Amino acid sequence: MQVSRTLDYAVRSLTFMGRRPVDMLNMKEISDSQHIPLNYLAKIMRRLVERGILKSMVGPEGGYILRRQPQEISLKEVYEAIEGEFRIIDCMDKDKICIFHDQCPQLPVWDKLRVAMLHILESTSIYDMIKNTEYDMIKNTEQ
Amino acid sequence: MQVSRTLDYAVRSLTFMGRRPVDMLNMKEISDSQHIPLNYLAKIMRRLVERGILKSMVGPEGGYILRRQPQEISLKEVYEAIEGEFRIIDCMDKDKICIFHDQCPQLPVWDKLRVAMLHILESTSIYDMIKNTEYDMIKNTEQ
DNA sequence: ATATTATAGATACATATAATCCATAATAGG
DNA sequence: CCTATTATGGATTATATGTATCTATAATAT
Repeated sequence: MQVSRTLDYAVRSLTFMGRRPVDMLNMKEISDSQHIPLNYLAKIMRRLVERGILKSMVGPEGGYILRRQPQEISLKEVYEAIEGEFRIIDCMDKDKICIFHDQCPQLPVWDKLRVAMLHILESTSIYDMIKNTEYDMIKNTEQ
Repeated sequence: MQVSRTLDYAVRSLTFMGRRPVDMLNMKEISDSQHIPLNYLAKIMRRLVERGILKSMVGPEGGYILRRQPQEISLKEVYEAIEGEFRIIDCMDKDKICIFHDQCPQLPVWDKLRVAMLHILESTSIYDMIKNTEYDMIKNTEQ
């Protein structure tokens, strides 16, 4: 029931990029400023590109840029790009026939929780995360 | 962001017990009927006893019984008995000083999510899970 | 006294997550 | 056309976490 480090990396990268929405930023810049292992970031970026959240350019002067405005990128999309479909429980007996059949006492509760969470993820954008926090560019790119 | 199998086991056990709130049930019965490995269940039960959710009796005719009515046991308590304090994100740089200081763009969002989830977990009881589902005792104990 | 039950902690195993590494493809600039 | 730079793709390794098992001990009803 925890946000994975990978998702945190993805969100870090996107909020960073969302503050400079017109610049093409390369992996090294993102990796250094956001403290994300370069090679690992590479895998994360690929998924964000595949999902249409980022556009990439190969070669010198290449890098990544947001495909859409920060307001138009929801946290749900980012979650799904990284983790796949948003679920909070897999039926434990998925291979066999579940002992609870269609009378599982838990599922309605977990589903209610899932829907509430989904609602928040859908209604939160990258912009919502950056609008209230400043960012000292120097501090995070120097070292 | 998933419900663990261990939490599922705990909830299974408690809903099972909540349907027979006056009977002392031993681990074997719970393990068999709910399809939970016996030795693993033992560890789960201990945590529920420590947290005051269950009462235990050692010896022949011993077993476990709910300490409180199913209405009085919230899902939040069960969660915390199994997983510890309810959090959805640990600051990734917990040992070092986080690069985001007190200007983390993510935390307010994750906290909003946490609070919404907590509200549901607190307001859902074991009784809420059993009240709408029947249970065919035969089907689940014969196997 | 004995059989039955929970308790306790150690250990092992499995799976998922995170990180690394290397080879390849694309492209801007000289 | 050549070279340096950048992303892509996949394989591999490492680490952490979650799940399960095992063995010994303590309590207690009969």
